[in-house]
Amino acid sequence: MGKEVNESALARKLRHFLDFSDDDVACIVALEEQELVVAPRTELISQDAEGQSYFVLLKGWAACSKLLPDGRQQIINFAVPGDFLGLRCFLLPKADHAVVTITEASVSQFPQQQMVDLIRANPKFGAAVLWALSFEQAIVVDHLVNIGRRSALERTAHLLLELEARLSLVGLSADGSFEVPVTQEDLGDVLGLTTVHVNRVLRQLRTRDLIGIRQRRVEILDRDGLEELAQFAAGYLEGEGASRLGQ
Amino acid sequence: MGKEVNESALARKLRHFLDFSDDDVACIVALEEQELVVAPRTELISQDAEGQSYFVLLKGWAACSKLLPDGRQQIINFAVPGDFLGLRCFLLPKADHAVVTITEASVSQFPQQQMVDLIRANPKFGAAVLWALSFEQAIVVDHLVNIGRRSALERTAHLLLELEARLSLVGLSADGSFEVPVTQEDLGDVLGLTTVHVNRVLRQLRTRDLIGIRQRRVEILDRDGLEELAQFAAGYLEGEGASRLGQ
DNA sequence: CGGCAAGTTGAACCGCCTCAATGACGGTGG
DNA sequence: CCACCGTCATTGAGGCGGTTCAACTTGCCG
Repeated sequence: MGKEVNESALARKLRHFLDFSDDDVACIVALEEQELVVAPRTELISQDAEGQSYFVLLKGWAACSKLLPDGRQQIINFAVPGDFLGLRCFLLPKADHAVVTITEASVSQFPQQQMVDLIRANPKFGAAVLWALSFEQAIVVDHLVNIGRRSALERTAHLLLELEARLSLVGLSADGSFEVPVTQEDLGDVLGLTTVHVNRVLRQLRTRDLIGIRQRRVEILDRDGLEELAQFAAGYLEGEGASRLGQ
Repeated sequence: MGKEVNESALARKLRHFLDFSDDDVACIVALEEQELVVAPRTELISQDAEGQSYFVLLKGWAACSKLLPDGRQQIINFAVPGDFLGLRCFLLPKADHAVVTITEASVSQFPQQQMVDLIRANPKFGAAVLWALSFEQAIVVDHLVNIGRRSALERTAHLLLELEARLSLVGLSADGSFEVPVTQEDLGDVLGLTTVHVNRVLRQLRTRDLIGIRQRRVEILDRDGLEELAQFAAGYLEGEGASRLGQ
């Protein structure tokens, strides 16, 4: 195949879990045709919006978040290259969350109908979309456990390991070193912590020589130590799930 | 139609959101054929199990939970009559969470293939399944926001309102009065709180005359007050989402 | 060099947890 | 019928993790 180098992040991710032919990859290429560069902090999908858009995130990071009436906000999940945006609300009458870019980002917008058509034409692509949905949901559930039952330190360690794993899938992490281009406030919003406390927790992880941070690049120095601290066990990373669906 | 009285909870729920013919309902009846009564605290689906089962919950309550290696546990979601069990892991290689009955319960088990066949034969039923999946996910996301950004009091109020809304859909709540057959420990596990604190919070809600509790029956006394406290806004309850899928 | 966003640090406070004891209830066996 | 459990609910006292408020520093960009 020999196009791994410049292959889209989404295709790269799916290949880890599904047996994908060139035909199947063509579906993805079709979705990614409309490349569009957007500024940081651009709202791609608005909470409570009715006619929604769908995107593939090609470059940069975004946040799926929910805003409370009084201004508090919880980030549900960071989106990284290769993730769909808005797909979670495919069937809901309106988006239950917002999607905002964090960095400058490159996205491809596509109409709902296009995805429906592609799925109809190629069932294996349908399975891939369903798989992506399940994968994302598994991550959200992990966040729920994280916030509900782990201390700030464990929680933060867990998030870093999760991000490293996800970025690895799309070739954005090498040797445990990867960019995390978000502010500490963003980290607080995803971890259910204050900015101030995120700062202290990160320092503690550094002091323990578990990670290194320089300019928003994180380096995992002691993976075993970190995984033990976080009780990290991401079952969703194990492969070949959707192949069961057949045809 | 005239069979509303004894109609299955699942069919009843779906009718709120989708236009359902008798043919469509037949799919549901087919899934619910194998009624089976199980004792309280029966593990229906085990965490990390590979060959999973799928169920419809007909009567009683269950909990979807994730256990950490050190014994801490987080309940992702309560399942009530009309909910699918195990569907979330349809495409994952193994279940990422366990499902355990809370009360004595009546369930119907069905093989994965049966659902695949039904979806193939009746696309509208497929849309219904997808909708149910999205609905459940919206609830999980709500829990995430709840635990991440709301105080114990707000969180508990929010959960009670959510449960009332869900039970209403299947006719298990009348005038804001409904059974919540779970222990305070269960409530703690879903809310990310200790049993002790759940107790104090419930007492406070009672003291404020927002709710009444007698023998695991909850009564909403001041819905406006409760909704304001919880900043309750459940967009997923608004209807007619999946009809968009067409055919 | 000036200005703003983000990171860092300290001190005081409070929400929730921990530990521990007691009370209420239903079931069971003598 | 009552003594004896086990489970769940309730309450108190004390401690800790994370918040809050407020300053100060660092880095970046014009």
